[in-house]
Amino acid sequence: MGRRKIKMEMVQDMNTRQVTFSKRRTGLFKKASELATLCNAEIGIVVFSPGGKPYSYGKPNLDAVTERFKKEDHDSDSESEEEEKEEGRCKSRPKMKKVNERLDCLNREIEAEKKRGEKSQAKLESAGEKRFKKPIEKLTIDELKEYMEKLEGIHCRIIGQVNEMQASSCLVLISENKAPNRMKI
Amino acid sequence: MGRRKIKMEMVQDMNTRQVTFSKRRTGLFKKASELATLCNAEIGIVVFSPGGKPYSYGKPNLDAVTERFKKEDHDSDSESEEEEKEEGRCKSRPKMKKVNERLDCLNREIEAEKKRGEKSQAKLESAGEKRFKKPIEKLTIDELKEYMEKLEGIHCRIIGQVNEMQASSCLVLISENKAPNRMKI
DNA sequence: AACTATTTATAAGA
DNA sequence: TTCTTATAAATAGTT
Repeated sequence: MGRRKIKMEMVQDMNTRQVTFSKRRTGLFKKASELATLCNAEIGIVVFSPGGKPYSYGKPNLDAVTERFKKEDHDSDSESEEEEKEEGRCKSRPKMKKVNERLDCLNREIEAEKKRGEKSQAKLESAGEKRFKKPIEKLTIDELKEYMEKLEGIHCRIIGQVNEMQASSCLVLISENKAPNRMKI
Repeated sequence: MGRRKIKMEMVQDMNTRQVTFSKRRTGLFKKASELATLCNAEIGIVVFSPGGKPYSYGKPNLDAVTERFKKEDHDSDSESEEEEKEEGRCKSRPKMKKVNERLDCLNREIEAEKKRGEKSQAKLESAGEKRFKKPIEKLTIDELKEYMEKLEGIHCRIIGQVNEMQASSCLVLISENKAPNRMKI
């Protein structure tokens, strides 16, 4: 998958191994994310780097998935067993601890922001559509006004968003140097 | 990665969704296997199909990985005085392990938002430049000023929005001893 | 299940 | 570490 094909064995050079781990862990988590999104599936991953550092990915969150797995999997290796050529046997019964509420809160918040951001982007593109189809000098005053109205709408909505975030999130308070109202065009 | 690019949203057709799940789960587990082999890493995955069936992968096995993860995570909620020695990772503080758990998931969301935000910014800046370089005969000075103000306003708000979102993730980023990357204005 | 046209991931290199 | 880029690998739509 790169400049050359590599042998499927432990990378010898420590540095290269670390780089490979980093890149591939990112790729793996992305794949997991896509699987979860495309198929509306729940998924949890735990992985230890060669240096022993723990990383994890979970959707909707690690605890929810592992708890569900623990509950449903009253033993048996139904078909949760994926035979791997080189390693990995799959037993079950992961027992994870309770949910960290603060982080779940953060997670929900990010999710919400993501959705709002998508909306915002869609609206922006919609508003800009007409604007960018014509050279600026060809825009009539009416068209310009219409465009401005759209901008205004987004403008208000964004202000509402910011206020909402400031009011709702204790996390925002933690970050002291927040977005100043700088502007530049 | 196929004949066509697909939108990253839940596949609507149930049949197709199941097929996609099957193909991608296989791919995911293969990636996990390669990561484990190449980097001598331990890894565990649990996933539920859209139909609710559990699948798992683990190296050396799920229990070993989850137990290790659980163990290292054991004192995250207590007031243990043990200091973490992991370099480059967060120091011992209550719930920090949990913070680490969500790092990658959250960072992915933030990164996505950041990119969207940059796109918006680029568009707006582009609009602003064009606006300045080309005369608009049909507009009065007052209308021009108003237009500019709207443009500047939304530009500023959007940048602010992105920074707010990043601010929300500040706690998480800090836990990794990283400074949050704020959008350049 | 297989088959490919394409899209993605990523090994090296910068 | 972050970004390119040439190439290997995964996979969406088909058969």
